Amino acid sequence: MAKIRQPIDPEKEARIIEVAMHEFAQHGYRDTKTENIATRAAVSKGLIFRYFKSKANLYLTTVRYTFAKINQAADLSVWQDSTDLKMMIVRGLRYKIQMQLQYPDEFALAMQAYGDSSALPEKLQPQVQKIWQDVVADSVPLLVTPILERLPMRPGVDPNNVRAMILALSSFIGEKSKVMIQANPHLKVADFDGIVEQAQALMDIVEHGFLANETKA
Amino acid sequence: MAKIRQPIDPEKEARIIEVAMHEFAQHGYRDTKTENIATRAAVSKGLIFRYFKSKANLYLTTVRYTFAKINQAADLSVWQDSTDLKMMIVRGLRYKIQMQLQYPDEFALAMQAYGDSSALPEKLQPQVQKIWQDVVADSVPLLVTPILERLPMRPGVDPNNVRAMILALSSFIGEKSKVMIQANPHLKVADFDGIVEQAQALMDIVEHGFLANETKA
Amino acid sequence: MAKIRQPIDPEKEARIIEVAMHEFAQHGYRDTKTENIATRAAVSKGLIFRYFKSKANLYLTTVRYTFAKINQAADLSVWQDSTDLKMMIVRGLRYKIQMQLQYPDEFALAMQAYGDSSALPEKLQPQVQKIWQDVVADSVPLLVTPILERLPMRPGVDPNNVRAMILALSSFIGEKSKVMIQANPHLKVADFDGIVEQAQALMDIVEHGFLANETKA
Amino acid sequence: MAKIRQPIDPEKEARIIEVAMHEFAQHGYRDTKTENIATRAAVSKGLIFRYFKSKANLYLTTVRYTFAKINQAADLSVWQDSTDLKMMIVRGLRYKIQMQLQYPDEFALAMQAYGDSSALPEKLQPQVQKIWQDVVADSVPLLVTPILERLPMRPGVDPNNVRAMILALSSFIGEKSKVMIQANPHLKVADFDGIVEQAQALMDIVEHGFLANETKA
DNA sequence: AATGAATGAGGGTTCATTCAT
DNA sequence: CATGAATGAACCCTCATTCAT
Repeated sequence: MAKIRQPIDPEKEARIIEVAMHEFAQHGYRDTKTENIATRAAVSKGLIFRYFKSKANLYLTTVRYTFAKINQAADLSVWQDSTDLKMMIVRGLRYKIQMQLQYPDEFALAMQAYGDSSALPEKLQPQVQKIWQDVVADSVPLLVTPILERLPMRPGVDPNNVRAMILALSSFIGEKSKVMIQANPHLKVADFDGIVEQAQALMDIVEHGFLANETKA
Repeated sequence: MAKIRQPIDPEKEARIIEVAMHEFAQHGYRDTKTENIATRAAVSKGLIFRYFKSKANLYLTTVRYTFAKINQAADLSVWQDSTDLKMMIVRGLRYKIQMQLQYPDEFALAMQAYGDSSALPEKLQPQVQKIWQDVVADSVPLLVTPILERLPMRPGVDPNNVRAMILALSSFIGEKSKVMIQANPHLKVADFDGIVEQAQALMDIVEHGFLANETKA
Repeated sequence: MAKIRQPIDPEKEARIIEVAMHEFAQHGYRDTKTENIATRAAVSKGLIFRYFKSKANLYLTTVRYTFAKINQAADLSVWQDSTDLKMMIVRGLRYKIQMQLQYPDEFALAMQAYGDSSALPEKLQPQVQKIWQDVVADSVPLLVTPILERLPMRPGVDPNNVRAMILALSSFIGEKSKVMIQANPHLKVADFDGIVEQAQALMDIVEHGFLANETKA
Repeated sequence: MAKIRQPIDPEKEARIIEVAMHEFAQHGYRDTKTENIATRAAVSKGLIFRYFKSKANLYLTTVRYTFAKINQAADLSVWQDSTDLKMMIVRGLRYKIQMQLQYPDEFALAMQAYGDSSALPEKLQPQVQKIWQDVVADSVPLLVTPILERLPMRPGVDPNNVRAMILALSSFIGEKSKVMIQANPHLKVADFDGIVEQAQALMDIVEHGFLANETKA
């Protein structure tokens, strides 16, 4: 009847990570104090170090958790079955914005970890980079490719470049909405309609170009 | 011809700022120690405070200086007189990459100050934002517009969206090269030829679209 | 019988305050180093700031504590039940001297806080003043009045002035003994007999005047 | 035709001391910055150290100078020729108050140097004490004695104690007026009439006692 | 296992004093 | 001789980490 070893209370661990995510996202690594995390997670400071060994390691764990959470929460089917690119972009964008609104801290932390983040102590940077590479990889291409394959491609156009173009456009729009959310966290999805429309217009350009008088061979 | 009173030694001031730029760019605000700056600038710690009043203020000054330096070093004529967009993009990009290689710290600090910078103490953030707004403004649009006006625009295309497209593409490429430089600071401009070519291909898409079978007009 | 939560260890707190009192009394505010207090109180520097937030606040707390300690230690009954003024003065004085010998640091700090104390940083002065007003108030008058009321007063003499006279005399003697104690901290009460006698003689003058040939109406 | 060595410019020296007196009086030793003294004395910081060797020494010199200035300014004849004690006290007090108003900094510094002055760095204290002893000595007794000798003394009264009594009274009143001046530096001599009157009443008590029913033999 | 009081290295800042010009 | 820029020791305070209970 040996008592099962339970070195870690999963609920407390979860609380700590959730709080850490929030704190790191709001204040950055250096200005987040373990004391605060402990208090808000209703846990002792000592426990954080027992569970996570160090602040740096807590950060790493939190970032990993955050990426996982975003990935898991993302319901790719929402836009995966779009019939054309514009529809997909619109759906995907709207969905992403919705998620940014729903998980502002998660997104903020993810972006912070991605950004060159001289915000982080020297030692953490390479490790954070690694997480990115492992997790983010190439999710966008995977989603876009099936649709792209159904579309007739103008001769001489490399599909990879189309994907790159869409990626560029996507992060451009993402940046725009992030700024809006930072300025006013209480916006609704509808408030981003203008941005979505712009994205649509940009996609139109990507599809048909902006030049007139084209004589396509 | 009385000697002008210099409340501070310009050479030392310059040295401090240069070193500060490097340190801030490499380690971020919090992990940069005034002591280090002083040592590397061959100056006493006290002098930094005499000149700049506080670390925060040194940072602000350094960021301002960095923006000014970049702006001043930038020779816009290099690409301003391009006859078509693709040429302009290629020239502009190549030039930008060249500058990133030549001024890696300057660019790194500029990006850091621009990025959401939870790296910075709460209080500094709004001030840094202000510098951005004052300085960066809208340099790209200004350069692109004259060329765009010479090009025939497909009906229904908003020129603003074309500019946005170019901007998105530009920052996408910029990000890519930044990552390369961080990975290996000793690259030459030629090493980025692949990137430039890609940019060219992307511009081609923006100009003519990627879809085949277009029946324009 | 749950153990009461002590946010701080009372023993350490007491040790810190005791040491602080000594150090502040000996060296003044500015020349007292938190490091020293910590060492002598067998406590870490950090703990002082955890308990008292800042050096200034430690000073304020220490001064308050010191006043409280003196007040509490003072056994007013010793002289309160004197039958005549001279006896009261003698007893009171002797008692005060005894206390000065017993609590030299306490008295030194109290006087220092009372004195114009340009010794203190600008900001502390009003706060220290406030402590004085709250605590010291008018203890002497309260004690003297009952006795004075039992004594026949020469016509034309304002009892307030008699009290003032006694106060003046009292601080005069107090000053004298303070100087003696500073010069030699190891004196005994008996060593102050001369002073007490003088006080008695002075009181005699206050009672009967020093002029001869009086023709009192 | 050797040029006379003039190691010290007396005007600058005087300016420094005057300013130092003001600054030390206002802010105390530790909170007075040599930089400020230099600026206000329109002199370079280096000069202060050339002339006075160190801040501590400047303080000492300033205190000495201040005592000398007060002594010199004091016109003792004003009250020396009084015919009775009360008149002398009134005149002397009024004169002292007048001087306090005229030389507030001088008096403030003198009191500060006299007060226990844990305000001063360890090393300075004995030296300041010495200055006091040398200078202040026993000015009051010297002035009072001639008058006292003309007055009939009640048998059993020690003239020294009368002098002590007057001294006590004098410093009591002095303290009172110092507080008033600190509270409002712009008072006129007339504003102290109440105090002077009280002093007179107190002297009356010292002369005739406050007890009624005296049967002086 | 959990707590949170205690630690102390480390960093920003001040300011008396020095010294090259 | 005079200047004031430069120095750097010293000090207050923070906070990640440890450890006795």
